[in-house]
Amino acid sequence: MSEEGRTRYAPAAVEQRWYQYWEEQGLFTPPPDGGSGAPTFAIVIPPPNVTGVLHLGHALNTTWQDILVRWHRMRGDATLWLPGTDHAGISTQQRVEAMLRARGQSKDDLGREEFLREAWAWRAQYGGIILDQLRRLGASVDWSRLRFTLDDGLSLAVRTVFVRLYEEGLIYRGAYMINRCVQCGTALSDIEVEHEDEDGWLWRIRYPEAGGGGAGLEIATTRPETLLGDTALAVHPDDERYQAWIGRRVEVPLVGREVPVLADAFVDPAFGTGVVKVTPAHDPNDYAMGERHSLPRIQVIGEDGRMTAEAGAYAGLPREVARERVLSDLEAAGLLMAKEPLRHAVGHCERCGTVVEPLISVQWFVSMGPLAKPARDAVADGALTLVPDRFAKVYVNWLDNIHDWCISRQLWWGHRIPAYYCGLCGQVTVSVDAPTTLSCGHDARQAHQDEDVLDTWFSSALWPFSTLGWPAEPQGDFDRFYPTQVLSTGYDILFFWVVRMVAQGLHFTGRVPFDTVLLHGLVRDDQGRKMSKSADNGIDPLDVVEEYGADALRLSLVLGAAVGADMRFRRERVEAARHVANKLWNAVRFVRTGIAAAPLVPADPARPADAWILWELDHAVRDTTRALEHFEFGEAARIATDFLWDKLCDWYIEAVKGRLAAADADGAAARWTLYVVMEATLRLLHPFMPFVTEECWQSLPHTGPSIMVAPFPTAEGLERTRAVAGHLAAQSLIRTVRNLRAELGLSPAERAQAVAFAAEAAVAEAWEANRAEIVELARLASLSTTAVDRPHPAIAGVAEGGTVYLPLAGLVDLARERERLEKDRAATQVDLERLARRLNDAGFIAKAPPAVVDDTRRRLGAAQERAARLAERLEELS
RNA sequence: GGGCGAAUAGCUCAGCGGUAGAGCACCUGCCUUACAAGCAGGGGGUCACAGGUUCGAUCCCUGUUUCGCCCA
Repeated sequence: MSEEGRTRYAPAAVEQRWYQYWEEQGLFTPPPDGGSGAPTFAIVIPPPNVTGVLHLGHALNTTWQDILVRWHRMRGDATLWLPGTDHAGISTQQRVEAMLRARGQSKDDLGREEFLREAWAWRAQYGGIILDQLRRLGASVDWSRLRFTLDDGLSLAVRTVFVRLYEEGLIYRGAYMINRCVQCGTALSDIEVEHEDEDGWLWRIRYPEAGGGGAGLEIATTRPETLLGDTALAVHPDDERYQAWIGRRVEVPLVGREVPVLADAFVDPAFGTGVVKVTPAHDPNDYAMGERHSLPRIQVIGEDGRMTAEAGAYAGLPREVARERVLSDLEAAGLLMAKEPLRHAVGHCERCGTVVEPLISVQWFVSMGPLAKPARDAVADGALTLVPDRFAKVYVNWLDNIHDWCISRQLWWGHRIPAYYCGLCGQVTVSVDAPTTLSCGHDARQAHQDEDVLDTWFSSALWPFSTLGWPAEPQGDFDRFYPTQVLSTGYDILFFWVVRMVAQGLHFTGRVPFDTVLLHGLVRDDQGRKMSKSADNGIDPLDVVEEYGADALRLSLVLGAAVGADMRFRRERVEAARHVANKLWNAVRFVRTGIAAAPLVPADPARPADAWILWELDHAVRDTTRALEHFEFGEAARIATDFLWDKLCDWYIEAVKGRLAAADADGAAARWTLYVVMEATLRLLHPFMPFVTEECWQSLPHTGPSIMVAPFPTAEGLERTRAVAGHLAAQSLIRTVRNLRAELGLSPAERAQAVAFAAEAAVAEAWEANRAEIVELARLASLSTTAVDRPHPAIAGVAEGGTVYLPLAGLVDLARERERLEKDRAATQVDLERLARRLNDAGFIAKAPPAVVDDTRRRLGAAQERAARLAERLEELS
């Protein structure tokens, strides 16, 4: 079968072809700034990890952005959607290390320089996979502006920001409590630690009183191995049980060190025994307590997760083994008093899942307080809008409780920290480029650069302006497109990314980097579970694209996702969305042949049906646009696709069929109206379903290179004219007849002779004006609107504005009809009573808006009219 | 412990002051030549529970229950 004649839309055959065409035509690139005054619309893509592969979350987010971008482009805005990838420090480095391991090498064998060469080679080979996947979704990003966080320009931005923050005193280096992943071998920031409730144990351990007196104190802990580093015990100052102990000293078991018993309000008297051990070097809370009481810090666990020399006999043991050893030694010493199961939160490395080790380490930090304040206020003052707005509270609350940000990572892949240490005196010099002079005055050739790199999020935070040329080229894209309009991302990286972008954007450019942040939820599997490698329930979007087409995937995601809420992915939804593409394709197929019957020339609407479909289209355009303006993508898509299916296909195409071939003015009007509406519908749907709409649009008469740059339809605010109302009345009559036909079991071939009685002249006129459509769509042999006598025997139905009779001797089942009418009457009665009750309520008349009162009156009138005619017909039947 | 969200048809979900909706599933009849990935018709819901505000509540407020998420 030829492609033209196929009844099924085959996406695979068209998608890649059109994407290539769009790209070749340069349609993704905004026109050069010719001073046209066109507003700009810019979005920077949340850069996926170079190590990443596309998942459904990306697909959803990409679809949202593409809808916005295509919509704005069609509206004539100078539209830029800037793509790129993130170097993803830890995960890329691990990928490269794994590759080396497979070759029997390690990164230390290679050395830093050689390792980085390997990493760049890896990136060149695999780092573009996810970008190609974006193409498959139809993402209309400007590939000519593709960025990577390690590009020269972006790296310059990173160094510039680092140096300036350092000079402003907002970046500092020092030894503080940080989270260390012993598996990844690097420090992590607080938010890279995921706390999960786990089943563990609470051990009770006795600390003998120093000097051998009394029984000592019993403490409760979940981490017995850290007792080797204990430098105090603590109780709540008001805890009566332990008043006598405050200020006395106890002996740390196994190590024999004497430590004080402190009073500190942080201690929860209800937890365990009410006595806690204090290990300032290995617990954030204990660290804080140590600060308050000037306790020494003894590091017993090293950066590799093994016990240090300070751990004495346990030195060198992995921390897990040390725990077991400590417990058995305590047991042997008779100091392990009890153990009870306890569910408690344990911090894990977000990247690899290993239990993180809090320890004290010399790292670089960003002092967040001064940066956080403006970012917080931007949302509080409304300069930045979060959608949905409930996230504003989460955002503000997080910034109100901000902690300093540990930004150094013990990795090689990333932006190396632009800090240089003097080989002679150790003093640090921070500099954008390798320093020629050192702050200490020693010879610059003596300097060596800090070995660490920056947290990947440090560079991501600059993304909206570093990608646009800041700081080297302030006059180009940066000047034209910054600040951007929208940022769309998942709520799961609100803190990691969005907050930091706002803070850095405000600090370095003085403006919020985007006006609106759209936050989408997680795409879960069909049972509501998170998709993950371990559960093996991940769905590859590309598999879905292959099977159903990119448009179907996009539409299903858009229809299924409310802003900020998680959604479940279900294949049936994709299938339903594919049906929409197919419906569209077939409708266009029909239009194409229909308008080919005679020359296509502009013509005014001739029949009520023409006026009606133009009116419906106008509404659909208005409502779709309004929904898009409010970022209600699902609602927008629903309105547009419902128009296509329920109005254009189910009614208008059916109504217009008989007129298309005619050579007269009516035929011309039919062809023109059908074409105009179909073509506008394609443009209306294009942001949602770019491929099928392009394929269809190109097959119809059109001007311009692509639907991508054809104007988005605009609503004209058409009036509900008499012709429109008349066609709606005709539709009601058609539905009523169809009802009767279904009840009688008439086949489409069996045409009935209908006799309709209008309640008023206007309705009869409307029916007459729509006679041809009524006869065809209700499959009648004839229609009389002027009869005086009611036919008998006949079956009757009540439509809006009148009653219709089908005189079908032999088929009429009076009992059944009576039953139906009685049911209808009962329902109408309920309606009627409710409306009457409302109108009899003085409060309603006085307080409800007049339009609502009027509408209620109108509905009551209609219900009364209907009830009267039902009664009339029931009377006839009795 | 603090905060947030969800609860609507058999299933998955929209709607969110003024006539309860969709898709899928189900029932009936149709290959009516754009589309059977379709057409026409139909059944199915005390909108979690209890109060309150309002002329009017699925929608707003309060509380309860269940489920989920974030933070500590």
